[in-house]
Amino acid sequence: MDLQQALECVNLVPMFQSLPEDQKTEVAKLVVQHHYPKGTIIYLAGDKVGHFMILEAGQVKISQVAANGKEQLLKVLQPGDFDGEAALFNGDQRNMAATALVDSNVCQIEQDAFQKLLQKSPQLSVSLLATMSQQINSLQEEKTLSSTADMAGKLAKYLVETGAALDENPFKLPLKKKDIATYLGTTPETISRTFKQLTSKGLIEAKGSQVKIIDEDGLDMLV
Amino acid sequence: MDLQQALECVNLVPMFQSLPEDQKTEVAKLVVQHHYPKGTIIYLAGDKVGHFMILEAGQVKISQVAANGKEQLLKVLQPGDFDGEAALFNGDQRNMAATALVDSNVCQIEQDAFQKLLQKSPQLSVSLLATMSQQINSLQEEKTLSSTADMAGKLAKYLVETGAALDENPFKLPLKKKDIATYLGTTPETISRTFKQLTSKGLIEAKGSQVKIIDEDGLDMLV
DNA sequence: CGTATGTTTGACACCGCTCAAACCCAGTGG
DNA sequence: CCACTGGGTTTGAGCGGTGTCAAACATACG
Repeated sequence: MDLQQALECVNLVPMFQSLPEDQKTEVAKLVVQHHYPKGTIIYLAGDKVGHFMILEAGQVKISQVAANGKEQLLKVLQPGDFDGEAALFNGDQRNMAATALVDSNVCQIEQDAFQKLLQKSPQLSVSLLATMSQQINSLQEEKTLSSTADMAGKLAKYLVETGAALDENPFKLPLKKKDIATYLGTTPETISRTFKQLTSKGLIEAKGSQVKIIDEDGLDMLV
Repeated sequence: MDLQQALECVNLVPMFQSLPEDQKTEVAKLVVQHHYPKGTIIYLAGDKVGHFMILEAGQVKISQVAANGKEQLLKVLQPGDFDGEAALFNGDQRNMAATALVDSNVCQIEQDAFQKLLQKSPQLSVSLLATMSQQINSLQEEKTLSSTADMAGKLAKYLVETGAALDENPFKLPLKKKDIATYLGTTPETISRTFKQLTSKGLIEAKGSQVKIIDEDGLDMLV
């Protein structure tokens, strides 16, 4: 295993960046790299929890299937994003599934090793706590939003956030509309209609997967 | 400050229970007790984050107001529940509000002191990580549920969970139906109708705030 | 170039929200 | 102890948003 390459992976994650050099190296030593071709299922709900996972390159979809069989897209990892921190302490069964959307490289750290590391490094623990507390807050916000806003509001928020994340305008949607639908908990038809609605209000311009935000304040008003 | 009493408060929290005696005492030394009469606002969104809070006795409502002005009830703390762990690492502004529903005793720990404690005790950090990861998982599940299940499903889940938490059957609803409504992101009218619907299906018996679960499996089927 | 997948459009039904009014219940003050 | 009052709950009518089903259309990939 190439330690240099592992270090690069570790350095992608803000949580690790604040660690002193020697501790980063400690982490890097635990890293195992994997490649997953497009479409590969990385893990399924019910699998034994095994790894903390950093996405080095590619795109990975994290989703959950509800009791009624519907798939709920939780997030799409971009390079530098990570996953599995919540599962690490939580029983030994995964409750989500991960799929590689395109060819992807991931760096994995064994669960046990990672836990030992946390025991030894309070600094790392506190970093991880900070990260997780942010996640809790944003999840709570999303939950509130998803039960108060209508579809136009949710799509508006999604577009503004996506545009901001890509730091471009116009920008290309990173997801198929079908996937945006499952992400926002709705159907492709409704997404299609909502796009039309936002366009006719002059808030955005959309053509295919190209979207241009015209009136960001107007979009924010809908949330 | 009565250290003995503070220790009792600390012992209410599972996360602290696993700590060795001497560390528990450390924690207890940081505790300040407060009493809030019914109706008191403990803190508001926008307030500076200051404390980690353990509810010793009473009931405290944690809520968030969405952009459109609607209130979303996030949870109701029962004795032994705690709050503020997510806010501790997250900017310095609270994004939720807490209100005492009945006369309540809370134990508070200063944010700074708590953070220093975490730096010193990896064991405590890891306990807190485990707690937070569970929260993340259940929030994700709730989010999935709230966008896939219909009202009957959500109410069914709420009733089953509440019954299990109280460990009684029949049991008395701990919340007014009006509050159950804002908790589930709907209106009192819909709650009322949904109760009727569950009753007519023979899944529950309800009279006033007394609820008896007749067919738990049937309720689970709705989710 | 053809097939599969994604997207759009339309028709329609239904769930849940809103508004309005009646009812029930608990707490208060006489 | 009882009437009054205010909040909570229930019921009804009406409506809008969103899911479903179906079909036409666009796009991507082999």
